[in-house]
Amino acid sequence: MARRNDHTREEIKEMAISAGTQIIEQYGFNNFSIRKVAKKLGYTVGTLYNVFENYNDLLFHINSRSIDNITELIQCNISDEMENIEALKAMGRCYLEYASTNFNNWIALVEYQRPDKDNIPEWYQKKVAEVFSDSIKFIIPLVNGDIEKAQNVSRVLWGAVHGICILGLTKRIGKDNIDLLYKKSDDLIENYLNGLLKSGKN
Amino acid sequence: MARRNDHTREEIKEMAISAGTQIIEQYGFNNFSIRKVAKKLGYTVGTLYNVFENYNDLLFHINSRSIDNITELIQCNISDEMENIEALKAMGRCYLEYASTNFNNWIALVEYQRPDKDNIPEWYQKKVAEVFSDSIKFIIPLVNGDIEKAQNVSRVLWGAVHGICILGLTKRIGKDNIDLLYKKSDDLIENYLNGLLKSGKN
DNA sequence: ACACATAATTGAACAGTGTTCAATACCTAA
DNA sequence: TTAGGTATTGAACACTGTTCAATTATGTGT
Repeated sequence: MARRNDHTREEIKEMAISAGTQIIEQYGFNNFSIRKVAKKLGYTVGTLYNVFENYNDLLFHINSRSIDNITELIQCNISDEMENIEALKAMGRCYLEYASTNFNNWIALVEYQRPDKDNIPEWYQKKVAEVFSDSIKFIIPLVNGDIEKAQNVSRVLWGAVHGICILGLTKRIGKDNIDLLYKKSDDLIENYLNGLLKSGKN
Repeated sequence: MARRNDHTREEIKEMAISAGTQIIEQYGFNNFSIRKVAKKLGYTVGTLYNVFENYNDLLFHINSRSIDNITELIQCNISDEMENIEALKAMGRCYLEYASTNFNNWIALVEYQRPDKDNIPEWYQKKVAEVFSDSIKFIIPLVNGDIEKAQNVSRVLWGAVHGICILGLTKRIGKDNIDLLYKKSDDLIENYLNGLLKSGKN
């Protein structure tokens, strides 16, 4: 029996998130279970239920960490000085790069069947929204300062990049290599925004 | 015990696909299981394993039916006489309509964790590819007959529409109503293709 | 130092899952 | 009528998430 003061609640939480992330990374999301996380920690499943609400709660925390990594990757590759469309293209590429090099964790993030009953926690929704809002400042100048339109464009863009990513990586038809993915994403962002710019000038 | 000649292999197959589709539709993909399908048929799980290879095989057949429905919807709403961009927008709307009105079945189609080991059967991949190829004839005229480019554009477009659909319907941030979805999809297709057209003329 | 209360940890239990396979029940052809 | 073959069964297995009484370790008060 692990002793009571070996780890605080917060430490166990941290360890579980980290161990879970590793299990997904190594063995795939299909081979992830809350029991395996417990085993990896040297604790029993009951302890995890003392720290997390349930399976979903644990997974939300793991996925939240993935979002952090994506956000960080974006922040390392974008600066306010960049030209708007170039910045948005770079953001898209960051997402594709994360998905490609962290495939299993990305799968857990995007292809997880949430149970119908319990809703997505607010703190998690907020975190997702932040990824979107980071892109808005580059879009606003392209739509004459119309913030509502910028929000819509932001969601269209992210949806599109995400969709290209899914189609490219989940081998429903055939896997793309990362360079082809970049090309498709760039192509989409560039042409969509150019089309948008020119339509606005009519 | 169901009698041996009550139903042929093919009949059982058909019944299982139909029953499975209904279970998913009614109770959601989370509440779907091969055992429940068997129960609904009045057979035992063993019988289903005599007809289908395994759980995935059954689900591939169910999802294949969903693809058929999408294809049919598209074919009912598109004609060769339509203007290219209008036709592509209409195809996008068909997909969104299917996803919206058959949410649970659409979820089973797109958010299913395939096991890593066994691959997607060829007949299924072919069926997915057909959805894409239907759109290509409307794209070829827009890219000066460049077939390879048309294929890439097709995948970009479908990926983008699919991504917009996911973002709009799976409440990761907040659900869109169907009209807003249509608008986003139209917006994307229209502007992306216009951008593509104009860049080609430079 | 000892007893008590508190809280962390356990592990068995439950209902469910996909999957396998020997045994059984059935149908058909001889 | 009987024998052969096969469709069908249902128990068994190893998992899953989840719950919760029992156990154990701890900090506190005396």
